[in-house]
Amino acid sequence: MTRLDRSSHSGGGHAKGSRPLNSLLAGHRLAQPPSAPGSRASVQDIDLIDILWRQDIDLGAGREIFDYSHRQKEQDVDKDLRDGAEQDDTWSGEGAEALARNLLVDGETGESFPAQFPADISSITEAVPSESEPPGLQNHLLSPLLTGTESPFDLEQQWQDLMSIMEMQAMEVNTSTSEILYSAPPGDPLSTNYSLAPNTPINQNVSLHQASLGGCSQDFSLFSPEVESLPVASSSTLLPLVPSNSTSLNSTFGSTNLAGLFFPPQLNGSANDTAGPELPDPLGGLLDEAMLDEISLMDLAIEEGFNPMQASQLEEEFDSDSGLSLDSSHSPSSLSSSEGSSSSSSSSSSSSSSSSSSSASSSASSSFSEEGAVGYSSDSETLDLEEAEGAVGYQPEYSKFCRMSYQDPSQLSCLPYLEHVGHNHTYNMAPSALDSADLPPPSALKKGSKEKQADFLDKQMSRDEHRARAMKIPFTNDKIINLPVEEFNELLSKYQLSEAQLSLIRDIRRRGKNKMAAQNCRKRKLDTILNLERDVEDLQRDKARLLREKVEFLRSLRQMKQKVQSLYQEVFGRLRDENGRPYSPSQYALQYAGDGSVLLIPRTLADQQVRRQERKPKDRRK
DNA sequence: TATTGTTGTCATCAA
DNA sequence: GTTTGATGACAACAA
Repeated sequence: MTRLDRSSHSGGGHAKGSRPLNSLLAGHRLAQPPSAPGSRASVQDIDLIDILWRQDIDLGAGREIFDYSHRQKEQDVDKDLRDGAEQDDTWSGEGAEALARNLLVDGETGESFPAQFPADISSITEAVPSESEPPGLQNHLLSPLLTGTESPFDLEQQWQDLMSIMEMQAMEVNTSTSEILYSAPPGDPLSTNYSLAPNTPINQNVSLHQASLGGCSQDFSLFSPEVESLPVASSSTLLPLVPSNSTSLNSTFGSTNLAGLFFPPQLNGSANDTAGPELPDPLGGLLDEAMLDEISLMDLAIEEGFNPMQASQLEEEFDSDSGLSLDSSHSPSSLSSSEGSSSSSSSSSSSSSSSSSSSASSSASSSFSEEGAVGYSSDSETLDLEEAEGAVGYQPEYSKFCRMSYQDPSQLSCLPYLEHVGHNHTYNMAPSALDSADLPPPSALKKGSKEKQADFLDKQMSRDEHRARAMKIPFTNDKIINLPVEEFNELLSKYQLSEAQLSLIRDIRRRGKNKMAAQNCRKRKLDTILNLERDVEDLQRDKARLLREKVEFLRSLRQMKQKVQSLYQEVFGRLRDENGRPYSPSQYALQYAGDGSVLLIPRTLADQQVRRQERKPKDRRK
């Protein structure tokens, strides 16, 4: 008995209406543009969407409707509908903006690896030409070695990046110790990738004196100014890979001059000139670790739900998924925007309502209160008309008239309390619910039975309406609830009301306001949830983008390492000892010095250094 | 019939 | 002290 009006009013109508609302919002299907009001016979999604649109749109007019001083300024329903269309445009604009933002992200990942490293390719290129060579000639070294596979720009870029990496490593070695070289945080993609350097022997204190370059290689100054300051291990047999004073890189690496580039090494080890054609690959470890990194990345991606094989498609997936995500992401924004617009628009005109309600509440709450005020329109079907008719008893015909005409602006204009009803600012009443609830079935209309209408409207009344009717409250619940305090008290003073009536009126007012507050609270909570969902989607999108960038980084690094390997083999294969014989890959290895130079050192020494470098990260890990 | 979503209501707190 | 808004909790109802 506690819920007399459940089935007729709140339970039926609202429940039907609110379900689509939540399902639409939660299901991210709010992309439907507003359309004409749907059929009242069945609850179609399109109709619900339409009404939902209108509900959000209509937030612009709300509580101020109850302000008598501002009623003349009220906009008609058509204006609201136009605003609705504008709201739709706003929504679309936001969606387009989000799309553009996503697309921009896509564009960013096209070439994302750090291409702006200092374009210093002094490591090897300085080792080959004389220091007087103009920098532009450095490219000549690359061109014969790295042709065909990629565009010159990419190759040069990768070379620059690679050399920058090496130089960074060398700088770290020079400045502190080699331990610092691997001290980068593991999370850093660059440092993670570049920390593969342990396999790259960096020999800053090993001189190269067992190999020589023809003509000019004795002079370290030709190699690099820093080389002169390098501490030279007296016992080591090192051969500086000093560039000749040739005037071009092509001549430096040319087949004719290459034999004369190096002095014959005074190798104390047993050179195995009969070594296989395959050159030692000090960079093989780099490649392997790059592969491992990529594999680990893939593992990570798989663990985290991102398929690295599809990493490049993640953004597109997100964008394509934006069909849903955009909806969802825009739902809150649209709500917010509508609220913001409504609050802003109402804040200027809603002073009527009451100083307490309009001034004390924040913009958000004011918007909600407006909506809530309208949302309470379920109780507002009985209006001043009723009071004009004597107001003691409910007049079903008038109520019916009000219900039927709530969307007719012309009729609303003469019914101040109907205006907001006509605006249909209901928070949770679906169109079909409104239609079916507020409009008697056609059959009932045809029958024209006042009893049936009375029964129908009686079912539509809320519990408090029934109570008020039973207690013969001389004014509408809508007034009781929505009048400002002063006007409310003034209204009470006009009538001789019993204590029970006054108590009921206060309860009706309290419950009505609380009902609106609850609706606003729930809507706000829903908005908050949707905003959080949008934030999560944004973060997931960023994560996918970063993952894709990481994959791109690794791919570029792998390519660069492959280039370096080929270049290494190319350079090493062209080295000749004093007798014009090639160096044995099993006995010698090229090593990048800290200053960017390249040294030819015995492989045993190189292996020792490699092992030493490998031990240090492990020790650090311990 | 159980579950889930919606709505109204109450109690409470804060401004 | 009163009014009002916000919110958690609960119950009723509908799908």
